[in-house]
Amino acid sequence: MQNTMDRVSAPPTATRKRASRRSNSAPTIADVAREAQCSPMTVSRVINDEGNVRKETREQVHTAIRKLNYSPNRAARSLAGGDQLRVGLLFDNPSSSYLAEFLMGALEEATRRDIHLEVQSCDNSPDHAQLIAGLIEGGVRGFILPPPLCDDQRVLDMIADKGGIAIAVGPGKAAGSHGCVLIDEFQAAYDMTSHLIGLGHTRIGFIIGNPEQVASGERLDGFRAAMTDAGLEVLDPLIAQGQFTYRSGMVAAEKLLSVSPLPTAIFASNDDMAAATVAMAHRRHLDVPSDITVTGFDDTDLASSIWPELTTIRQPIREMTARAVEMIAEKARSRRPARKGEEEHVTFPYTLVRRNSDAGPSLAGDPGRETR
Amino acid sequence: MQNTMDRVSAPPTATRKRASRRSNSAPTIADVAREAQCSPMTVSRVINDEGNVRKETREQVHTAIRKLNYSPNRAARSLAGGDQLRVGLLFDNPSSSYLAEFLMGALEEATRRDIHLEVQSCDNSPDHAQLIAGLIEGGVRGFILPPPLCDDQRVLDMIADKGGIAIAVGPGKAAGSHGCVLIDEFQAAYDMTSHLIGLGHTRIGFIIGNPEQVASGERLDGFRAAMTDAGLEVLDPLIAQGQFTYRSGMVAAEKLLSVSPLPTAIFASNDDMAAATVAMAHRRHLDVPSDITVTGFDDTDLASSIWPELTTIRQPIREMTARAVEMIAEKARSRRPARKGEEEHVTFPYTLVRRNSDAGPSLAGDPGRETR
DNA sequence: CGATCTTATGTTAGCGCTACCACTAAACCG
DNA sequence: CGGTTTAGTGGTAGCGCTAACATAAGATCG
Repeated sequence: MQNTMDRVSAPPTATRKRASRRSNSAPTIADVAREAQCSPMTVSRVINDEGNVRKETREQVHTAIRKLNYSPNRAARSLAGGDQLRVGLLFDNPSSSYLAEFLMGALEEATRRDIHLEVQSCDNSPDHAQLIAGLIEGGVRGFILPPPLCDDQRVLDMIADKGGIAIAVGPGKAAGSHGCVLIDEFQAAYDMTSHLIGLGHTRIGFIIGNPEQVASGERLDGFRAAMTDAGLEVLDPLIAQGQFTYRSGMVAAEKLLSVSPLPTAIFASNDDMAAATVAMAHRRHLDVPSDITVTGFDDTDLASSIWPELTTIRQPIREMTARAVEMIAEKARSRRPARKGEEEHVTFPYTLVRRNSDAGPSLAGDPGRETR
Repeated sequence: MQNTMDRVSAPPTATRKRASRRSNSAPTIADVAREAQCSPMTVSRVINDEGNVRKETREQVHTAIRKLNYSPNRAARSLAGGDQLRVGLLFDNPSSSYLAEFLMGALEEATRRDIHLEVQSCDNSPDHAQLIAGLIEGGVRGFILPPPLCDDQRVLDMIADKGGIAIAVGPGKAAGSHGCVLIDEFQAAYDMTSHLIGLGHTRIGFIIGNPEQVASGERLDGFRAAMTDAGLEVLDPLIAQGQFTYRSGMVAAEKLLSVSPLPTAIFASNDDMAAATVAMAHRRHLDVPSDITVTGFDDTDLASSIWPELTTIRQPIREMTARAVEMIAEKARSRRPARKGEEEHVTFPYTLVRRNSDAGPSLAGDPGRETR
């Protein structure tokens, strides 16, 4: 590189103040510092919730932040903060509407925190080990696992072994060895069953979900417990095995609707199967809910796009996923390798969403209900 | 471990070279510059496809980039590049599964380009003008509008007036005054109708979508044109008005299934109404597709979660939205205010997805079909 | 009560990139 | 042929933030 220019001859340039490159001048950390009468560094510490800042100082800074309506510039943050955190989102069975919610939560939070999200399907690669190893090798530090992967202890262990951070979202039950975000599946099923019993039903059918997912068992147990606690008998012919798919729901519903006397209510372990049950009931000229009550689980799109709209259990999927991203971010930040057995388990609240597919076992419809 | 070492004995601090803050040293623009024997600035120019770089230089740089497997650091880019582009995503009627796809496309592309996406519902604020004005005031430069907002000429004009960039995604028809990304709704409906005619149907029912959306009219026209071109008569009683909702589909289907003789096929303007039609047919003990063919439009989740899965038209929603973001990014970069009448219109290809809800009018099912 | 440790804060030097100019050499112009 | 334009290229100074160190004041201690 030839440098013909004489360096010595060009002093004036150095002094000339350049026009700021920033047109819309959003407040910066320096503005906040000036306002709070401290150094930018202290502001940074407050923002990142580091220790060693006096309470008063901290409050001054917070006041200044609010006053200026300051929000930190993500680009600058991740540039200065060194490497960008990369998180893998592995999924196995793209049950699309669940996945969509799931992705939205993850993407939202990832965007907010400037985390790079790597979405990966492992549908057709049976060798999960290799895929995960490759990703970790390539710099991915954390993994978010939706069902059914979240129930796969092997996958979870493998990630931990290789030094990655795994968070299971929506597993049936919290396992001790890793972080997870879930709802109380058992209790939710218990509540739904109690709701049906409260409406006056006693002959209640149940459609089990895919037996490979832990949640299926939890939901079944919740159903059983509620029935037993109410002094009702759980009749074997009123329990049918499904697979969480619409089609399996039709088969299961067909079975339940052939029992005599008919159940007055059917609680399907997810919305797809509940929708199938509604369709099957209609085919048999049974009105829902006046002839038979049908309820679902998950509150996917489907639940509110069919008629009657399904009474179901809603999980705050988006919030749960966002939380999972947050957990990974926190763990990755504090590099400590997380002592065994103290992994965080976050339980989110679910909601029983009452729509139009349930009623008492009498033939009279129940008018005053929420249509959402 | 207490530090008994005398501080004074340390060498002059200023000279001590600090350890690099970067642990994993991905190649930077400087590395490329060294490799290509030019200045970082020139590399930057090549990356950003600016003019004024000799062909040979450009190629050297490209070679170096490939050799080092360099990819620019987005954070640094947007930090140095001044203001971050902000794009608003306005929606009015959150038909969730469409919206989910839509968001994924937008978020993906926005993440890639480090654009800040502001998602806003205008459901309950009838005063769009004020909302938009506020956003533009607040620094939002571009807007992406899904249906049905994309058909609202007032909204589009308003954005343009205030100096914003509006891109309509999926409007019924391209309007001259603004950029848009769409499919050929007319042709898609024409193709689907031709497909049905090709199967041997002649008495084909049609369910119109929400009359406020331009796409509804286009789809109807496509249907009509295909029928006419095939020498078939479009019978008034075989056309029913719907609203794009499941419930409206049931009403419309009920009407069409009361006509005698029955239509042998029903083409609903979207999947929700098609699903409702299937349900209604089942209720009347008509099998789909052996007794009656039903097809939809949009290929939402619903289409493949019910049974039989719907034959329908798929729009590449995600790609379309991503493209919209891209268009805004390009327009915002080249600050020229876009001469009237030369706005870009991008037409994406659609696909007729054949599943299990269609067959010939004969009673025999058609075996060899894609199940996806 | 000087030596050390702790706590609260400030200073400095970048992170990787691009805007803005400076500069050279060649082309162009009247 | 001096002056002006026009590629093509390089240097410099940040963008807004934080890691790493430096420093000042108290707390602790033998």
